[in-house]
Amino acid sequence: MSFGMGMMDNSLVHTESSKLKSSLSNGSEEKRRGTLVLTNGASSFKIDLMNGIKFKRRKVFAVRDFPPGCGSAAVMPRLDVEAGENGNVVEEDDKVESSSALVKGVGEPNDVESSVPEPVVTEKTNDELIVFAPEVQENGNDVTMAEAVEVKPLRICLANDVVRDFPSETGSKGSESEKKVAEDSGSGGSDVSSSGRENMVRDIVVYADEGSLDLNQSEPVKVEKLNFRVPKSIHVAGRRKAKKGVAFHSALKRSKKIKPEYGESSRMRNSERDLYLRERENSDVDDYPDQGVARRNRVLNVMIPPSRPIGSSGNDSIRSKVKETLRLFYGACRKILQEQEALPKDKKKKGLRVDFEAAKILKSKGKCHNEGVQIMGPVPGVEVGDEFQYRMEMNVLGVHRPTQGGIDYMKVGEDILATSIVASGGYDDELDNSDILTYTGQGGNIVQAKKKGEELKEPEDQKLKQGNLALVNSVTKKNPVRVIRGKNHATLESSGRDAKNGGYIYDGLYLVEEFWQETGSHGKLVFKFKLRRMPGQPELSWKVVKKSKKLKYREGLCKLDISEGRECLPISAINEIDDEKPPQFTYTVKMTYPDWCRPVPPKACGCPTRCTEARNCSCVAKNGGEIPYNYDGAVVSAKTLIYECGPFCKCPASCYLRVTQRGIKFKLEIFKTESRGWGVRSLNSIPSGSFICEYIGELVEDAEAEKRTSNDEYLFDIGNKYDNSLAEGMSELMPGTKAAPSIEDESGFTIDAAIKGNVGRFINHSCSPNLYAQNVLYDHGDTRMPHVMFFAMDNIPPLQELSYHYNYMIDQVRDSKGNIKKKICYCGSSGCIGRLY
DNA sequence: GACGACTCAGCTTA
DNA sequence: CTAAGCTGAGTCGT
Repeated sequence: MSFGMGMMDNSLVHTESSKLKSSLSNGSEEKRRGTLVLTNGASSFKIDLMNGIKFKRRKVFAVRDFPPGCGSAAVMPRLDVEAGENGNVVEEDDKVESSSALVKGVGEPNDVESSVPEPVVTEKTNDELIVFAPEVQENGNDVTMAEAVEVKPLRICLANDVVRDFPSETGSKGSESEKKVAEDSGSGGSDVSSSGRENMVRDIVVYADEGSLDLNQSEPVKVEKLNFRVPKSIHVAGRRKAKKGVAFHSALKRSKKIKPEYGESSRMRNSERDLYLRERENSDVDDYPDQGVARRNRVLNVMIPPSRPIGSSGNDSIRSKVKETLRLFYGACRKILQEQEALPKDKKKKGLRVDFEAAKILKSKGKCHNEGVQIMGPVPGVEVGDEFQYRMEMNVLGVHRPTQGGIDYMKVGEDILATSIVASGGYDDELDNSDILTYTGQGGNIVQAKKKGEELKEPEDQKLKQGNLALVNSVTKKNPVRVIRGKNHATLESSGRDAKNGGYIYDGLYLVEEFWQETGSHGKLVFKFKLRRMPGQPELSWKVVKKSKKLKYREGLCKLDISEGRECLPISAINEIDDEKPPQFTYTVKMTYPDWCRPVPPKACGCPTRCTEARNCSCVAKNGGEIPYNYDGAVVSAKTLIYECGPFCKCPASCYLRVTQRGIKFKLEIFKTESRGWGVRSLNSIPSGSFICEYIGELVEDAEAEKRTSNDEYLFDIGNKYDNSLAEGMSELMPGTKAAPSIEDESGFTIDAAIKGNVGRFINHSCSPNLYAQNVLYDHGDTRMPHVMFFAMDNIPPLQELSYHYNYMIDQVRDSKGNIKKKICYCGSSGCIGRLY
C-alpha cells in the first residue's frame, strides 16, 4: 500500500464533513481551536487540533479505550504508511475527516495512579499493534517507547465518549465516498457492507508530526492537558410553547406560529440572556443567504462536541446509535410479542423467546453494534447506569456476549483476560452496596440432563479454565472488567413478575484484585474473585435512591405530594439547587374542556372480558384490528392515534385496551434543575414502552391560545404529527410492519397547563428525549382533541430526567438542489447538533 | 392472582 | 460437532 499527498484532496473528503468544515470557517473557527499537550516528562508535544492533525475513521477491531483515570496516550507502530500533507498520515482505504479534535481530558492528570492498569498489548490485524497502556511489553520484558515505535505516527486512544462520528448525509445508505470506501476495502463485499459499516463503531486515530515528540524515553507518554475551547451552549430556561405536540421523537416542520426568541423566556436568568446576546453579536455569520432564522442560530446549533462538561457522557453520535439499536430491538420485541398475543391460545408458540427473535432480526439486517468485536474497557455509547431487559441486548451491543455465561473474555497475546461479568445471583455472590464485589467462578454446579436418559451431573470442583482462568489472569494484568448486575438481585427492589426477569444494569469498570478457592455450598471447591469498582465513575442511581430512602429527611424536599392525593402515587417536589418552591397551580387529573365543548363518549364495545384481537371487538377494530399495547401495557409503536376502550365498554378495567386511563404507575417527582427550571424524573426504573403520564390542562382553541402569550410556557399544541423514521426502520427490519404515513394536521386546539395541570407540565424539552407524546382517545371520540400521553422510548434508569421533544422552533436547511438536508433545532441544549435522527 | 420450584428449549461461543 | 453456561418462558402446586 502506498499513499500520496493527493489523498488530502478535498474531493475525497466526505461531503458532510466538508460542509461542516466550511461552516467552521465561517466566523466561529476561533472557538473550535484547541491544543492537546502530550508529555512524557522530558519533552512535551503540542497538537494544534485544527491544523496539525487529521482524523481517520477506521473499523474498530478490539481494545481501544482507557479506563477512567488513566491518562495515557499510546503508541502504535504502523507499517506501510507515509506522511501526507503536513506530515499527516493518510491511508488509502480510509476516509479522511478533518474536524476539531474531540479529546476528552482523559482523566485528571494521572490523579489515580494506582488504577492505571498494567500494560496490555493485543495483537490485532496483521499490520498493527495497539498499545493501550503506558508502557509496552514484549515477551514479558519492558521495552521503551522508542523501541516500540518504528514508524512514528502517534495514536491517541480517545476515551470512548469523545469519539465523534459525523452524521451521514443520506442516512443509512451512506455517502458516495463511504460506498467507495466499502468497495475499495473489499471487506464485506456483500450487500451488508454498506449498511453494516454504517453501524460499525469507528475508531478515530490521530496522527501527529513525525519527530515532534522525543520518544526516546522510558517514561510513558501522557496526555497531560487538554485545552479545548468549546462554544458555550445556551440553555433555554424553562419551557416554551410546544408546537405541534404529538410526534414520534421528532417533528420537523418549521413553526408557522410564534417563534420564540431566546430572550423572551421569563425564566431565563439575566446572565444567560447576556451570554446569549453576546454570543449572538460575536458570531459574524453571514454565509447563509437563504436560511432565515437558521442563520442567526447557526453558531449555537451547529455545535461540534464536546459540548458537555468534560467527563460527562458526551459522544452523542455513537450514543444515539446505541439508543437506536436498542429502540429497534425493543420495537421488534414488542411487535413479535404483539403478534404472538394476537394468536388464539392453541396456536401460540410455546416458550417463544422475543429476545432471541429480535436479536436474530437485528443481526440479519446488520443493525448490531460491535459484531464480531471484542472490547476491553468501556463500550462506546454505553454508559454506566444503562439498563437492559435481556441478556441478548448486551450481546447485540457487545457489552457481554455470552447469552447465559457469566464471564466473557478475550485473548490478549498469549493470555485470556476477562472483559465482562454478569452478577445476577446465580451463585452465592456477595453483592453489597460497597465498591467491592465478590464473584463466584463458573462451573461445578449440578447440570441438568440435556437429553432423556442422560444422568444429572453431580457437583464438582470448579476448574481453572475459560472464564475462571480469564479472571485469574485479570488479577495480575489489572485490566478493567465490565460488571453487569442483575437488577432484581442488585436493587432488591422488584418483586412479582419483575423479580423473574428484572433486567440488568451496567455498573461500570472493576479491577479483579484477588482470587481464592473455597468450599461452596455443595461441598466442592469454587473460585472466588474480589473485584473493586474503579474510581471516578458515576454512582448508580438506584443506590442513590436506596440511600435516600433510608434517610428520614429527604434532601431538598419541598412538598410530599404536589397532587395532594389526586394521583394514585404521590409526586414529591425536590429542590437541592436553591430556595425556590414549586410553582403554584391547580393540580388536576382530568382535562378541562370549555363550556361549549361537550365531547361525546365513543361507541362502546361489548366484550365481557379483556378485549383481544381474536374477538370481534369494535374498539380493537378502530385500531386497525390490533391492540397497540402488549399485554404488559407497553406501547408497541408510535401511532397517529390510539383508541382505548371507553367508560361504557363492557370490558373490565384490566382490559389490554385500557392503559393510559389507569393513571401513573411510576413514582415520579419534580425537581429543580440547574438551568431548565423544574423537571420530572422517576424513582423507579422505567422499561421502554411504558406509559408515563398525560399532559393535562385546559383545552383551548388555537385562537385563544395565541392570546395567552404572557404565559406560554405551558401550552401544548395538539396535532397529528407523526414522524415515522423509527417506524420505517422497523418496517425495514420486519417486512409486514407498515410504517404509517407521515401526517401533518393542525387540530386547532391547544392544551394550556398554566393554571390547571398535572405533572406533565413540568417535563422539559430535549433534543435527545426519552419520552414521546402519543395521541390517545378513550372518553370521547373527537379526534381533534385527543389526550396527549407520554411513553418511554428507552429504558430509563431512576433519577434520569424525563424529556420529550417540544417540536417547536425547528428549521430545515436545504441543499443547493432544494432537498432537505439537515434539521436545525433551536433548543440550544448541550449536545444538540441540530440533527434529529 | 402471587410466588417459588421445577422443567425445558434455546443461543452463542469455545 | 458438542458441550457449557449467573436465560427466560411455561407449568404446577401451595
